[in-house]
Amino acid sequence: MKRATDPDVLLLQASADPTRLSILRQLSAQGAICACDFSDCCGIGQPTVSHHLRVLREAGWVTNERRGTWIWYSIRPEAVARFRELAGSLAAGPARPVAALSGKIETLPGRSAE
Amino acid sequence: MKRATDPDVLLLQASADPTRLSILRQLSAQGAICACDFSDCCGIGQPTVSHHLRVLREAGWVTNERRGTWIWYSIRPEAVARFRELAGSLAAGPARPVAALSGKIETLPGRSAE
DNA sequence: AATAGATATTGACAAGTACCGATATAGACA
DNA sequence: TGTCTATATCGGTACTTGTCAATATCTATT
Repeated sequence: MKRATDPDVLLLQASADPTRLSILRQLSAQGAICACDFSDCCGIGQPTVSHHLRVLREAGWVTNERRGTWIWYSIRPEAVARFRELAGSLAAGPARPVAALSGKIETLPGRSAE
Repeated sequence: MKRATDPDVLLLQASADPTRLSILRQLSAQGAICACDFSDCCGIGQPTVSHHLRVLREAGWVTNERRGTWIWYSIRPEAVARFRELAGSLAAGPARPVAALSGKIETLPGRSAE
C-alpha cells in the first residue's frame, strides 16, 4: 500500500485489515480487552497480535494500560469521533447524480473547453 | 495487505489509500467527475487512475456511466450508508474505559480464571 | 537473584499493491 | 472503413505488509 501521510488515511489503513477490524469490533463490544485474549480468538500467533495492536496504536485507534502482568487495550474516543467525522464528510454528491447528466454538460468539470 | 472477504474490510481497504480517498472526496464535493479529470489532479498516470477507479468500483464505492466519449464516475449512496453504519457501530466501549480497571479484575475477560 | 509468564522486537519470507510503459478496446466522427 | 480520443488491460518492477520463529524485555513471584 502507498505510504500514507494524511492522518485520515492512516486511520483507514489501520482499520482496513480483517484481523484489525475484528479487534476493533471486539473492543467496541467489550470496552477493554487483555492483549493475551486476542491470540485465541483471531487464530494468529502472539507476535502477529502484537504487531496489529501496534499498528492500531500508532494510528491512534487504541491505547493500552499495563495492569500487572497483562496489558489492556481499549478504543480511543477521539479515533471514533474522527472516523465518524470522515464518514459524515463523504456523501453521494450534492444532489447531482450521474443520471442528471443527460443532454449537455452544463457547468460540470471535464475537458475544460471543447 | 491481507486478502479481504468481509465486504466492510473491502470498503475500508478501497478507501485506505491517499489517491483513492482524494478521489472519493472530490466525488463527494462535485457529485460526478469525468475519469479524464483525475489524471490531472492526482499527479499520476492514466493507467493508474483507471486502476484506482476499478478498485473503488469493485469495492462498491462508485459507479460509472458512459456519456459519449467520456465516462463519469459518482459515489454510490449505498456505500456511504454502509460506511456510516460501520462508523456508528464502532464505539469507545460500553462505558468501561481502561481507567476503570483499578484494583481487581471484576467481570472483565482475560485469563479466564487465575 | 532466579524463574516464570506476558508482551514486544527482530529477521526473514511470501503475498499483495501502486506505479508506469506499452498496448488493446471502444465510441465518435469523418 | 479509418482515424482520433478516452479508457481499460497487460507485463513488469519496486515497495509495502501480514505472518511466523526466535529472541528480548518487562513484571510478578519465589
